[in-house]
Amino acid sequence: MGGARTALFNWLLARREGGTFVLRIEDTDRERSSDDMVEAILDGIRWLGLDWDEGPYFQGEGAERHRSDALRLLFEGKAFRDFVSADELAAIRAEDPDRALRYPRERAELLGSTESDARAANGEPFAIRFLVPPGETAWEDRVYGSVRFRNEEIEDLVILRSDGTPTYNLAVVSDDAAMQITHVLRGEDHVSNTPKQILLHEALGNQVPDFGHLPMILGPDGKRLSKRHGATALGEYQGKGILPVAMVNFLALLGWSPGTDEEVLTVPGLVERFSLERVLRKSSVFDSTKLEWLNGRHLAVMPADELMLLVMEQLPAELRDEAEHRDRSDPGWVVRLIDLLKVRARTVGEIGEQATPFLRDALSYDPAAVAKHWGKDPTGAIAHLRALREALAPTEWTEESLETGLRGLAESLGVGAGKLIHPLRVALTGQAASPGIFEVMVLLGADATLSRIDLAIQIVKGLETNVLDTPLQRGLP
RNA sequence: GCCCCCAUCGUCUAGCGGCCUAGGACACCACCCUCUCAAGGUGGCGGCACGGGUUCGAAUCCCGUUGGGGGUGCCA
Repeated sequence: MGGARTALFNWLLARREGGTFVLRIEDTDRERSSDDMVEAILDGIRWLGLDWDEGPYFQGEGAERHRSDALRLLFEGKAFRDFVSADELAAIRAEDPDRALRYPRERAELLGSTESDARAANGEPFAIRFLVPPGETAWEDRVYGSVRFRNEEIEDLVILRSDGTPTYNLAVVSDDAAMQITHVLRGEDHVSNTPKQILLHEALGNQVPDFGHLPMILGPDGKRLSKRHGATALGEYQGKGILPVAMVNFLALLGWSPGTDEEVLTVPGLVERFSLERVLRKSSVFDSTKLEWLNGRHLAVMPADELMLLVMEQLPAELRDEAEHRDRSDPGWVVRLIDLLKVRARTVGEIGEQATPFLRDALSYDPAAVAKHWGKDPTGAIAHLRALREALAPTEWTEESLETGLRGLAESLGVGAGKLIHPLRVALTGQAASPGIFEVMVLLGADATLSRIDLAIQIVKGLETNVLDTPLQRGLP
């Protein structure tokens, strides 16, 4: 999620300022990156709609260039060979962190260049460390403002491992120069890498890019967002039916705000308003409830036909077939269904769930709804359902005339319309809540409506004879 | 341990010395609308971490305390 936010801000900056968004996969760590992980990253970025102008480049492919940069620094005396084993240094570090900081350098100085050359020629393994110069390293961070580090606090970082592979900090510097990167926007966890990279750029004679650091995203417990917090990867939200535009909108609002009360923003709206100056330095908590609310807002304004494919994806195969079938015989039917449901759903997944009663004749009746609207007065419910069936059967099947018919019936029976509507809703959807009852009837059509009422009458009869016996237990649909 | 950063309602945030008896949004509660559920409308609950300064005047500036985060790798 943090990576997605970083990608988004980079993209927003590039689009806002007419820049070039370059995608580079930093896979310098041999063991810890796989094709699957790369695909997941690419999929996520694509899903969000963050189109890149260059790349994807893979850092691993530049290893030769990285290596020659490291060697150059070594020959120029800006780096040195380190024959100290990683284990030995680690032991010192555990005991005395201050001593460990300059230990490799001191050992190298003690060794002397002649001896160092000899041991290297002898095939002894060594790492190459950058010789951090004295002084101070400062930069004007695009988010943090002016930042400075005393070089004496920066260790002589390894730039080439003893196995000859480059490390991240060297690779980044080498690549940024090679790709003419002008702006580096990344997580706050990289601030302490920045002086190292600036120093390397200067040693290599590169133009130093602008840096900006983004605050972290935390879980609800205030700890860094991780797997423990449930859904933390984009794919999981995609699966639930969160819209990319909602995710982008939400992520943009984490650590940034337009400075106005506007919250529901489109992607072009975000591009138009985005600026680094308004990025906060404070980490923020990922609140998935607000994400879902935002998604609901975007859902509500999205045309139903654009939602159709997404809803279809959320449906089980059987229901999807049914939906396709209905739509073929009655073009636009699915769009009308989605139009009815989208305003009461927060995710596309919820639309799918709510669509079920419309796509499957075998309803599953919600026990609470049955108890409330049928069970309390089975005899009355039967009478009402029968009356409704008779009154509605000959009616012209439009919302208007169905409403006239039903309200007329209620009046002639001397009951409130709700007395008819509630049992009817259970009969038609199995639920206590649904879209407007007349819209439901029109969408279902006369045949399905009437047969569902018939079936309901049979079920309620069962309730009448034995109120303790639920229809589900008796094997009724 | 050492270095760096941060600190406004539970959460996301507006605020950049007087416009603030601190504004908006999510969540929560109530009411309205209403055939239910949503949506929408109205209202409510709720916050400047603490202590010192500076100033005629501090949420806003300075210092300290506390709390949180990041870094401290032959990880990225």
